[in-house]
Amino acid sequence: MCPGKRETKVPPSAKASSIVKPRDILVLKTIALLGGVNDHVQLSSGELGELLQTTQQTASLWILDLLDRGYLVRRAGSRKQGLRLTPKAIDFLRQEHADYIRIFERSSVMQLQGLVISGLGEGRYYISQPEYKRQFKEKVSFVPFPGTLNVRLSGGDLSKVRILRDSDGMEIKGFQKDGRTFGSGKVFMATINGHECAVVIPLRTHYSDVVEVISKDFLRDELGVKDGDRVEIKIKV
Amino acid sequence: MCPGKRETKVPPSAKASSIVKPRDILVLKTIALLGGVNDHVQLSSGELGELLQTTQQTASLWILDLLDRGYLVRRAGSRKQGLRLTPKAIDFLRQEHADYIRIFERSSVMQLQGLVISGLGEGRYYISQPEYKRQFKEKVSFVPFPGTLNVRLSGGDLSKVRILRDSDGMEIKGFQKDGRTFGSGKVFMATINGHECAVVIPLRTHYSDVVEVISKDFLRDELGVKDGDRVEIKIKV
DNA sequence: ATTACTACTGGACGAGTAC
DNA sequence: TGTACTCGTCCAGTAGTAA
Repeated sequence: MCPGKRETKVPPSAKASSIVKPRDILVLKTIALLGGVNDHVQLSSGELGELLQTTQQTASLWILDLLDRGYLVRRAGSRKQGLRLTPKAIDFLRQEHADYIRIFERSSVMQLQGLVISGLGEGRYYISQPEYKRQFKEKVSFVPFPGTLNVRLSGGDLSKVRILRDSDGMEIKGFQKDGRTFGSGKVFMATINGHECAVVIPLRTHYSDVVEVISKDFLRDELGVKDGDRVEIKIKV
Repeated sequence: MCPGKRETKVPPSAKASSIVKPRDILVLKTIALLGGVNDHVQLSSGELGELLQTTQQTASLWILDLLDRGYLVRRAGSRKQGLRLTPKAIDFLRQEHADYIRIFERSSVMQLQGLVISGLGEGRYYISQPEYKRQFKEKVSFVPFPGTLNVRLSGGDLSKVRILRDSDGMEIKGFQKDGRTFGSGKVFMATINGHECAVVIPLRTHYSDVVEVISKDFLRDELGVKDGDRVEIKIKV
């Protein structure tokens, strides 16, 4: 009844809507390289077409398609449109990045660098839960100190965390308590500045640039680190 | 006269043959993730089709296309074919990897790690050429010691070298002498294990996993390193 | 079991053009 | 300038099937 209208073109399944087309990689990566991760980039459909070896019309269609599917947001400009990647698109590109790390940086030791930051005391709260405590004792070779060290990872290393999510680390099962959900995660034995520790990667929550490090000791004292200090984490994968 | 024959479908221009199709990225990356970089992987067209959400027939066509264009080599198996990426394909994937490093690891300091190896005395020979010597003196802030330290980069850092090739470093122009060609390159001021140095990236030759480091001192003595030792290079980009 | 040919077709792309 | 619509073409992908 409405031939050609975009709204009527319902994706046949939920899965289909999440499917990325081969050309999506090209388009999103191009915009990312122009700075579309952190900011709007002024990019006309004609310019994009030239960059991707296609016509202005086709590039325009691609942009519309990506806008529809929530990979791009647009800010109308008087002359050129401003394009910016959504978190969904950045997420997708990070997954790609992780794939290339897997291909070219395959190694038995994953090295992460980051800065010590103050948490909100949540780590202490979580690790004090008897259910988590029990599982940690079972999986790691030490009794965890009741508190975690929060480390904010630098941009590139963030993609490596995705690899950990897919690696076979020790699983910490989630549970329910007092109507609250405690999510599941994976734990990896590691060292932080040479000191034995374990790194916790939450599985349920969305990606964050912070990992939580547990140890038998109070790491801030043991390592002599304070907020803003750089630490190096080595994980045996 | 030979309709439908692959051989008759001549690419209209040399440039066209080097063009990669969007789907190429998916196919090559999938094979790379299965280990096709270092070895043949047993992968039927049906399996590849499943991985890429398409039919066996289409996957078969894609493979034939990539074989034709020199991105894949095949080893016939009794049951399944063995597929392996060619250097051309690995090269292409490294370029992709470099793009993602550019997107997510943008930083003013590029950090490289590698192992000290013995060169063939070529570094000494090259750096002794008066023409190179003159240019080095002009570009870098020290008089180079007549010899280079060869550093073999680890897998992942290799992709970073591509970024340097495209960065605006100081250019060393190539020249001809005694009928021999001395290629051009780019020089970047850097530090190696904290010691001031310059890193030379050749432009003409094919990618190699070795970079040459020059300094005013004899670096092996100055840094106290020998073959096989790990060194850290920091380049201000 | 594989791979890969042939014929067919639907959707993607380009040209023209309106805004 | 820009963006994005309609329409016509054609090629990439599918099904069927041979080897």
